[in-house]
Amino acid sequence: MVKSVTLREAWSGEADCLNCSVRASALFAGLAERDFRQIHDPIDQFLLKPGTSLYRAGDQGDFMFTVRTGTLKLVQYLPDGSQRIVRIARPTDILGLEALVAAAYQHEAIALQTTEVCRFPTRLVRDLEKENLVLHQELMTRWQRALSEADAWLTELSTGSARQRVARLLLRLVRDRESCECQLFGREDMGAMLGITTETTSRTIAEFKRQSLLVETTANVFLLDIPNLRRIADE
Amino acid sequence: MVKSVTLREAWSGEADCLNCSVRASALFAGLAERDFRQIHDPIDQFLLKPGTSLYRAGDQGDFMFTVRTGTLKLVQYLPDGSQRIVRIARPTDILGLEALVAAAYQHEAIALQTTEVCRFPTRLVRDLEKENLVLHQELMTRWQRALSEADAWLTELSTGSARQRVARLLLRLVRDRESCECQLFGREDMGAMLGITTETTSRTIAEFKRQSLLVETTANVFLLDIPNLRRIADE
DNA sequence: TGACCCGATTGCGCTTTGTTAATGCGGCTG
DNA sequence: CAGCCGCATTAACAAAGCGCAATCGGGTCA
Repeated sequence: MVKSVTLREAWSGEADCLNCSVRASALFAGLAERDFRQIHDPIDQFLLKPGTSLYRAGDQGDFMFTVRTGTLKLVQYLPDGSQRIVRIARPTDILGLEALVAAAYQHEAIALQTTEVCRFPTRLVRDLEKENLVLHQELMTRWQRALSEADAWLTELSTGSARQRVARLLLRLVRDRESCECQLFGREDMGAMLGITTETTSRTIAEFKRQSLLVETTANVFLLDIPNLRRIADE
Repeated sequence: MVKSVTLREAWSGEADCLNCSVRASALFAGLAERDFRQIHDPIDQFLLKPGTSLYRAGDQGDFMFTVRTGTLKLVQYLPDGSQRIVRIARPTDILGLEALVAAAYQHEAIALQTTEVCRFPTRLVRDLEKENLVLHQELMTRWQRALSEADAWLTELSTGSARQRVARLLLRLVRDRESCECQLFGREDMGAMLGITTETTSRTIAEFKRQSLLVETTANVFLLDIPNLRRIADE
C-alpha cells in the first residue's frame, strides 16, 4: 500500500495566463485578452511533490486544474481498499472536469512525479463557458478525450495477458513523443493501471529487460524496442 | 465469435417527440414546444432485432440516438479481433455523443435485445445546443455520466476475481430497479464485459445457480440474492 | 419425428497469475 | 560508516483462469 501526502505548502505563486507556456494547448486557449481581464479571482499555481494528493474523491469541486508539467494518477478505490488507477493526467490535461456538473470530485488525484498545476475556480469556467463558444467547444472535446482514454484503458490495458498489457502501457507512454525513451512509474502503480499485481508487473518488466526490449538508461528511465514491443502487444 | 446483423429494414416510423413516453428523462427534456417546431428534419424511430448493428466504429457520425427500450452494447475491437464491451446503453441513454466533437463514431453499437431507438441528426443537437442552456447542461451531464460509467467498469468490472466481477455485474444490472429480477446476456457478451472468457463466465454463473444465489424464473431471467452477491462482490 | 444448430455447461490438462516470503540494492539518516 | 527504509526482483508453491473438446438441452426446420 502507498500512503499519500496531502496538498500543503505547495502554493508557488499566481499564474500569468497570458504568457503561459502551455497556453496554446490549454483549456483557455480560446480566450482573448479581454476575456482574461474578466477574471478577477486569482489563478494560483502549485508545485506538487510525488505522492502529494491534489484532491480526493468526495471533496467539494470548487476548483479545476490544468497540468503544466509532470504526471498525476486518477485513482478510485475498491471496497477492499485496493486502488485502481483509471487514468493519468499529463501536461495540458484538465483535472476536475466533473466538478462542472457534479458537486464533488470522482477520483483522488495524486502526483506521480514532481508536478506543476494551475488552479482556477470551477465557477469561472461555468461563467465564461456560457458566452465563449470556443471554450465551450474545448470543454466538450476534453470530455470526449477523457472518455476515449477510459475506453482505451478498458480495451488495451485491461484485456489480454500481463505481457500484453505491460507492452501496451509502455507503448502508450511514448506515443506522440519524439524519442522512444520514457520514465516508468513504480511497479505498484503500473500494476494498478493494468489490473495485475505488483509482482507480476515486476516479473514482466524484468523479463523485458533481460530480452533487451527495455534498456535502462538512468534509474527507471528506459529506451523501448518499439517494433518488438508492438509485436508482443498484438500477438 | 458472434456475427452481427446490419441495420436494415428496421425503420419503424417517425417519432412524436412531444408525446414521447421517455421524454421527461430524455435528452430533449428541456425543450419547449416552440423548440420542437424548429425541428424540420424528421426524427425517425427504429426497431432493432438482437444482434443488429446500429452503427460501426469509423462510420460518419451524422446521427445521434436515444434508446427508448431494450439494451445495446458498445464494442471496441482488439488487434487480434476479439471484442471488448466498454459500456451498455439502456432506455433514455444517448448513443453517439462523440459525433458532436469527432467526425466518426468510436464504437460499434449492437442491440442485445429487441431495442427501439430514435434517431436525430447530430447537427440538430449542435444547433439547438447553442441557444438552449438546459440542453447544453444536459449534454455535459450525459458526458459525465458516460465517463463515470467507464470508470466504474474499470474499477468494478475489470478488477478482482471472476467471481467478484460476475457478482458486481449482476448487482449493477438490477441497480435502481424495483425488483431484483433481471434478464442476463449471453455468456460470451458477459465475458466481454468483464474481460474473462466465455467458459469462466459460464462456470461462475452455473456455480451461483447451484448455490441459489441466482434462481432462474424464465429462460435466462434470474432472481438475485442481493445480500449474498454483495458479500461476494466485496470480499 | 429426426437431423441439426446454437448456446450453456462441464471435464481436464496446462499456463499464467496470485501469494507469501526472502533477497538485493541504493540512498538516506543518525 | 552502520543501520534502515523503500522498492525491485526472485523463489517456491498454490490457486485461478484459459483453451480445447465433449456433452447437454431446447428449439427449429424439413
